[in-house]
Amino acid sequence: MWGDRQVPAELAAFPGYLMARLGHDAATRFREALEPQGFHPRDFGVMNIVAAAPGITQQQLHTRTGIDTSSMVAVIDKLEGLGLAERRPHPDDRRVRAIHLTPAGLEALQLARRTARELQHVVFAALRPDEQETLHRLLTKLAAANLPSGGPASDNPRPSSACPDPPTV
Amino acid sequence: MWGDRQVPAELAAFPGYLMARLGHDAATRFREALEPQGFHPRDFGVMNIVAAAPGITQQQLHTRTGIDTSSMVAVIDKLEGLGLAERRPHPDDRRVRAIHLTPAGLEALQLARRTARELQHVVFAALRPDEQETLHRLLTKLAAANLPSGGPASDNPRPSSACPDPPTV
DNA sequence: TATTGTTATACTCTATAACTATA
DNA sequence: TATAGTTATAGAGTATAACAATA
Repeated sequence: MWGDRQVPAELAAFPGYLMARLGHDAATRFREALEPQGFHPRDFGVMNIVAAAPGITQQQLHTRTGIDTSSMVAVIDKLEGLGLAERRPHPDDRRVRAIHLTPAGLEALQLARRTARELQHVVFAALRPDEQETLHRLLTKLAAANLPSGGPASDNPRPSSACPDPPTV
Repeated sequence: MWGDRQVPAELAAFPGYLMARLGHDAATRFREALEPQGFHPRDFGVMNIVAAAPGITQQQLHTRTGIDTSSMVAVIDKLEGLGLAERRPHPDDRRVRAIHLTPAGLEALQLARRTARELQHVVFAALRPDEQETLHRLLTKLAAANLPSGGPASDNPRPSSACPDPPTV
């Protein structure tokens, strides 16, 4: 929406505008940083969730991510085509595919997470460490109040712990 | 991109993700708040800039906003159709149209600004006043470092001051 | 020959609807 | 009859390319 255009001084006075601009900028840079690895941010989000809940179904992924079921097909197709994820038959319901990450998928996920951490290091470099902490705290507070914050388990297939590399930054 | 879905706990640890989500949320709510007045956020941005620089050309608006010239035609068409803006012949170059807000346009802009201020009151309500101030300061600092911050006059046709209602929040 | 504004077209992204196979 | 996954189609939004008038 905004290209890499100037911030009109008339609008910079609106913190909501600044947040939208900065958020869009962060998302764009993340998308570009992930591109060499062949990933879309959407793939990254899905892989994170699958890693935390192996065997999750596409329907549940749809619920968790908001990605349309028809689009989810394409995401899983892509990951499966790259050998990073696989559809396994569901033991109880032959309509359902249980999604799992392959070892290669976990490895790719860890690499992508490192990319994400490194990018954030750059994006927030202008702030001192204590300022970064403050910002994160305020954003978390805002998210808790404004966004439907779901823990990782609202309709979790199993309370797994197969996430070997929790994002720490 | 994100609908009004839950924030996956695995991603909430990334401040960049939080910022993108919150920014998108703020932009969506602003778009919805502006809808009853018949405006798109794009219209709001253009009107703000025109108010600050009456007589600006569509090319310059394109440079300032990043909105494609072909899309800009539609924006000005719409504002002109609503009687909020007008294309005036440029004194020096007959190819150029000088864009101005009509009195009705200024009035509509002030109403939209009030809507923006009221929305921000809601969006940031979870933060104490001092926290809001801190957040704005940090966002401003980030914007200065990460975004090509342009004052209102980079290729300004005239250093006007026809902005009767500077956004103070 | 280059530029402003305009129009028409193409492209990208996503949602909608329809289909199958199961339940 | 309802649901999981898939496929095909349509829609919104935006950029691209061609055009006319003017410089």
